Amino acid sequence: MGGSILVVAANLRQVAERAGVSVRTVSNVVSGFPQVAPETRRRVQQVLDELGYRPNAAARHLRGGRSGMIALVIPEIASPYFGELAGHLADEAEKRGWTLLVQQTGGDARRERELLDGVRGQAVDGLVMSPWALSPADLRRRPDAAPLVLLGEQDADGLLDHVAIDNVAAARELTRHLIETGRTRIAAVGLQPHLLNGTAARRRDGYRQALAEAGLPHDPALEVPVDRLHRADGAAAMRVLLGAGIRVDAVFCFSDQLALGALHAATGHGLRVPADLAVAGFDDVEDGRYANPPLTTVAPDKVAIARVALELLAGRLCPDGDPEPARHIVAHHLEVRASTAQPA
Amino acid sequence: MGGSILVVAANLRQVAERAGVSVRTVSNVVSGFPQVAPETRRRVQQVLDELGYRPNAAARHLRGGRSGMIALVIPEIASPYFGELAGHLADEAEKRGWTLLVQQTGGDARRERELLDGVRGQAVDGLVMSPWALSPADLRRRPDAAPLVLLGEQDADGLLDHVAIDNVAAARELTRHLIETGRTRIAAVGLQPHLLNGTAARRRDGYRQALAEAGLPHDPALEVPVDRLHRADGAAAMRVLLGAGIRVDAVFCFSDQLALGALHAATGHGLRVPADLAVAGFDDVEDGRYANPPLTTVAPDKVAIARVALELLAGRLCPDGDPEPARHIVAHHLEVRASTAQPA
DNA sequence: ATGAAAGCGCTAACAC
DNA sequence: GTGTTAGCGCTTTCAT
Repeated sequence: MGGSILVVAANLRQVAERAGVSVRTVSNVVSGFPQVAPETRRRVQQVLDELGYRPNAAARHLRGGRSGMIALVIPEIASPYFGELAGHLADEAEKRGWTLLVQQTGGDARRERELLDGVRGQAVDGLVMSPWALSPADLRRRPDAAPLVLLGEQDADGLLDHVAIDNVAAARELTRHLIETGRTRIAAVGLQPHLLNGTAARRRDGYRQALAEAGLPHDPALEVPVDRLHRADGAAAMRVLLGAGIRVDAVFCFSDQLALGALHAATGHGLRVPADLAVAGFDDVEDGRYANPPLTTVAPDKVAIARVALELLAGRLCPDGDPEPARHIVAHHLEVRASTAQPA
Repeated sequence: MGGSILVVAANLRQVAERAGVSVRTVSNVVSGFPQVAPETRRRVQQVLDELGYRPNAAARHLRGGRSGMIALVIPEIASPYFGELAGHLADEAEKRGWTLLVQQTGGDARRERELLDGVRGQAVDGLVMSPWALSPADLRRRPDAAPLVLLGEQDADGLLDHVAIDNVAAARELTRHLIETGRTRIAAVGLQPHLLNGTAARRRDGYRQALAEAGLPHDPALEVPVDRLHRADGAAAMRVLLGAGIRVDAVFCFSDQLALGALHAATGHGLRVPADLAVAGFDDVEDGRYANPPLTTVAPDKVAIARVALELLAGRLCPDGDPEPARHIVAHHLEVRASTAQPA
């Protein structure tokens, strides 16, 4: 025998034997059931402590049908936006006694489908998902019974629970802000034509609306698609604009990551931000606040997104909840920083 | 009745009845057990598909003692370093058919203890943890049997599995690099005297060694403690240095987050980086690569950290594994970028 | 207030 | 190659 002692977790039966009561009574004590004689409770509790009893999660889950776990299904956890959101969701989950499980899809349709259809064999009580590759119609095709809450506006109007900010309005406000600082050649970076989730399209719509309202022409060459939403993609898009010799005095990126990449590329190209070029993002991740110059952005209320998402899930998990799918719009605000300051 | 159809997950018994075989045979087919007649297998598989059978995770867990889940216990998922690491760990976990569960401690001792003692009632097969507030001695006091792998060097030499880079060597290399660019007044930002995990102390040791090797004096005023590791703390530390009128020509921060904050504060104070001040970090997170100027840093091999951590865990989960705790040191390298370029 | 026992869905030991 | 069944640890109904 080595020096290690295998500590086997005690179960209800062992505690019951040692305390001279039945499993039923021990279970009552563990669950805080009130109908237990004080003296019995005391004795049982002592044995519970002695043996370091822990309820077995698997047995509870099998018996009760609840695992106490919810899954967060997102493209990538390493992205600052999803990282911050995951943090808030983990906090909210903890408040409710739930545990958060993280599944990455990489924005891949097959994997999104797979996770949607049944995360680890019904091991989770509910899902919070940010779909990229699946269409609203895809999302509705779901035999699995685990409640689902979507992050981001979805076209499946009213058919699925989701929580989002008003992307059209937010993009319009940001674009209007750029126009108010005197910019007229405003590029929009971040369309993802190969994705079906609709968020980028909504931001584009808000952008176009603001241009139209200001009587500015809409130049398709100023709408630059990207492959992914990393900084590298933002930098690449910026280089495309600069390389093509298109005149630009502002760049509205559909995520802070893209904006930070664009900022990097623009600076590397000798442009001064905001004097020569205004750069704005979306998401208000911490990076943007400390960028050089600090990044103007749309700040969604991430804490509210997390809270509302779990409220919706909780509603679905409680049998007498409202059966109507809920579409929740949470607040956002424009965070104006130096990257879009008015040129002298 | 509303429009929703409650689809109840089929179980082995139901599949067996419908296929006219026993549960045993269905189980064999599901588990890919070879000893099944081809014709039987075909028929069973068809029913399996028809009913959309999914093995019940809770039952498997209860029966087999394995949940297929591992927990990642970290201070905060929103931190870029832990976010990137979590991404790699999730990828590695998926390769092994495991699912990753994320638990945040906020660096709080009570919560670290709580999670260490039993994450969700033995619901996980193993833990990967980055302790902040608990001492090596605390970490050893653990009745729970779930295998534990620590991230970061721990003082508990040889008593616990852990995977880390050589922090002393890395900090020494980085400091030496700063000295080679002609800096002589090098501040070290990131000591956390209230934490017990030892990583910061190791980086300080490497820093001091490099100074000593170069014959530079060690000035305690240049070692600035921080409360947490956020950008705001780096900025605050920078302001302390600048406000105190201490002469400084380089700042070595113990994380990229701190460095980005310091960079921000220095720039805001009118200093040019790297001309007036060199700034370097640690971790090589994506933010640093796109900072303005790009940040010199120590790049740990994060993919290797994730891979090795799960290899260690896998070894513990397989009964005939090596009983000796393993201390794994993974590679790192110095990533020199513009933030520490030699002044003209 | 407490005991006895069924049963959640699965795996595997034991039949044949 | 396949059927039967015990039992993982828990909650809860039924009985006392």
